[in-house]
Amino acid sequence: MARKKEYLEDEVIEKAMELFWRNGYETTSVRMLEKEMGINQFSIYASFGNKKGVFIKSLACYKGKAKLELINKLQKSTDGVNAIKQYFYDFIKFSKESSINKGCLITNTVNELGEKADQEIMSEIVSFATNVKDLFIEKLESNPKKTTETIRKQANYLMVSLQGLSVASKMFDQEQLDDFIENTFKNI
Amino acid sequence: MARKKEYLEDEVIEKAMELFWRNGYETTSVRMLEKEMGINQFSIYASFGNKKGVFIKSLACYKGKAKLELINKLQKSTDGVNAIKQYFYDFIKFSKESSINKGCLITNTVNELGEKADQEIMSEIVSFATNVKDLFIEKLESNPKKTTETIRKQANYLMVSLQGLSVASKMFDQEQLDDFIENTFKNI
DNA sequence: TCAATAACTAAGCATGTGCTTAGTTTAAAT
DNA sequence: ATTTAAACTAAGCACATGCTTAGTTATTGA
Repeated sequence: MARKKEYLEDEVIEKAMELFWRNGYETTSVRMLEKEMGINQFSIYASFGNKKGVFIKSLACYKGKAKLELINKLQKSTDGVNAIKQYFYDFIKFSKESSINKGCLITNTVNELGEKADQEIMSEIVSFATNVKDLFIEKLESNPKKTTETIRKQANYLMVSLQGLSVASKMFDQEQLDDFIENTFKNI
Repeated sequence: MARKKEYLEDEVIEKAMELFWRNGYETTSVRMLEKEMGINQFSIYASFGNKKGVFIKSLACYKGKAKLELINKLQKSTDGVNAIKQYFYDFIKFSKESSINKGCLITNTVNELGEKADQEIMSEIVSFATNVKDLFIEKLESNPKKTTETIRKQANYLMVSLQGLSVASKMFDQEQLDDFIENTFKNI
């Protein structure tokens, strides 16, 4: 016995996510969200509670998009370590939007909020990072010669490398990024 | 025939720099700068023009501090590639402030402002990065077996790795960072 | 001694921030 | 057709933002 929403929450959150991805959390204002999402502030607060609520949903949306366009491919691959290397190259394409590189939303968020990030945001971040790392471990395990200890260390190494790629992609050119990726996988 | 300033610009800029380092550019307000620098807004604007002016001077101050506490040691060292590895470890200590890791101010800035960073800020950043990279090249050249091409690629690799370390130090523990550094220098 | 000049204080400006609320419109249940 | 409840509009709240300015204080050369 009531009116219907004139928007789909999933659709407007995707637009919010793109905005946060381009601008970061603090620099994205609710007025900007209003315009980008195409709905009034009232509707934003009715659907998502507050700005942080929009951001949390945006992180979930990012995870979904990354899974679809990036992570599923890694998961399916049977190419061992080469699959991870391909993931690095795919990530650069994934984070690029018409010549400008937005980096990884998760990495951007850690870098921006650091210790100040609240619990909800932090747990979204940690769960995402854990998923990726577990996949890296799975692919590394395809080489039976590697010990568990070696795999653990190499997975840590690759996770930090991936963060480096995210930041570096914002300021370095493709050649430098290629040099990085190639060298990264030289002794893995 | 006029009054003297009651503060030294270099001293108050160091405090501003610490604040920007901890909080980032956008999140640091002029009111916060006022308190931290211990001078009135009028004095801030009289000495540095605007908020961006304070930030530019802060970047220069950061470069000075990094040179003194970090880069000079690398420059002096005759230990070849090991000197660079030591630099990585030294950087973590340098960027740590009582258990929280602030990362590298330069990297933080690139990550926060990205393409939006204006010309003055960007040129400070590029000049800093170029200095460090040139030093890496110099140390890599101490091994006469390496070709110019190899050195170029390895320098690119190390620069991106260093950025990764900066971001990763904010969320990963010391063990993961150690794994990263050790693996990074395994194939150099 | 005193006029000149720069450094200070603190109040204030316009605009932006996250969020709320009074009032209206819409659609379904009766 | 009428009631009811949710979704909408748009105005507005209190406070934060970067920056300015009117008015005061201190230091200096004449």
